[in-house]
Amino acid sequence: MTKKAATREAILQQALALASQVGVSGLTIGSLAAASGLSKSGLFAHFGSKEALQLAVVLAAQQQFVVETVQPALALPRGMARLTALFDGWLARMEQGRYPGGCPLLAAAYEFDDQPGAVREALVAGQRWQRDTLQRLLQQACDAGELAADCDVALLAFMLFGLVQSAHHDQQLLDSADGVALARRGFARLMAMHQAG
Amino acid sequence: MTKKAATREAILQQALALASQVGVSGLTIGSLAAASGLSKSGLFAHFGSKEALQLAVVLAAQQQFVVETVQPALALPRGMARLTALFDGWLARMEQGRYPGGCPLLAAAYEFDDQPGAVREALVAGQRWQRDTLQRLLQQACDAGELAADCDVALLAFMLFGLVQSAHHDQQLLDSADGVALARRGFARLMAMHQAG
DNA sequence: CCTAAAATAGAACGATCGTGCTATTTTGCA
DNA sequence: TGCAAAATAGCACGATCGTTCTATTTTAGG
Repeated sequence: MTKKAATREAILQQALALASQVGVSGLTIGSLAAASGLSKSGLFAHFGSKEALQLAVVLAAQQQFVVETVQPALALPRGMARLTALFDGWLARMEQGRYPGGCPLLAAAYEFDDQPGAVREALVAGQRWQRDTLQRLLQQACDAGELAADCDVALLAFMLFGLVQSAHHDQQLLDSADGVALARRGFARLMAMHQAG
Repeated sequence: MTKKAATREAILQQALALASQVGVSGLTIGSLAAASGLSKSGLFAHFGSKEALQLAVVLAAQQQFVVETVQPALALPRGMARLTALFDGWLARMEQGRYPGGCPLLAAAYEFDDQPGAVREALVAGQRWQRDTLQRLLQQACDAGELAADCDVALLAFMLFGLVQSAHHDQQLLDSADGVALARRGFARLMAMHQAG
């Protein structure tokens, strides 16, 4: 009973590494089986269909992001401390190459934006939650008096997400480590621009 | 002699529409042949290999972007007029759904960032050129006295590209037309923030 | 330790992939 | 208008895709 869950977990870790390089839709039962040391059918039995595997991979990536980046930030007090921790953690995760081929979720957003189904729905739900979280943390910083009370938290969340995407793009495609540094400067500038008082 | 070029062009148009939905690496000789009304081998003969086809698709997308968006902006005088035209045209192109499934080049950047080869190199070159162009237009606005002389044009170009990516993400994955509007507000705010004087 | 059940392997399926090869059609020029 | 040349179709190939089936191994509980 516990064996199945352990194997499944090991498969998903391999799948995340693989998907970060070839994409979630580029995942193949055969290649994933080889990477996991299982037979095709042995691996397949764990998921039942390719779509179920893709969904499991997406959910695993989302959970990892929440556990490794969001939850540590939530441990800090509300306001700029928490917001900064989330944004810095996000960039740090990218900077240290958490996945060999870039964020599987950002890539999957491009792969599945035109493919209706459970995978797309999971990505949409995850993105909405992520954006809402970002916006909520910004609002808390406003409420704490650390950001201007009238600042546009929806726009700021939108722009911060843009900084992350731009950093990811620079790092993965242009092989430029400057992307993360630019994102940090952008964050600092946006925050300074909306400082309270 | 002219037939070959015409057919090739028609194929590439079909390929761009298809690639915007399934990605450049999701393109298939068979499906593209069916969409173009050609046989597999008939289509194949135009390119010689799948990689050559992918490369041709990327180059065609880049050329379209330059012709349809960059060149019209370059027709305007240097400074904010030209910069605004470029950014607005970029967003307008996205808003009106220039490609049915989103920008093939943004998607391709995620697909090929870990796949060495000619396609990736073309994408890198195109992105560098695009970023340099954006930065040059920003610098011209500074030189014209319309933006602060000391403003960080590299950071601004980085952030503007982030706005575009965020808008694309919101529109394609979240089906939210607000993304483009947010990007416009972000642009206005960034420009106001760096106004000269 | 033995055994029922769970987990995995092996083989095979139809389909589709990219890519050659050879025919057949279509084109543009004498 | 006829003919070489160009463009396209048809077919076949090995490989790999997702998936199903049955056999074999491994596990956990009595």
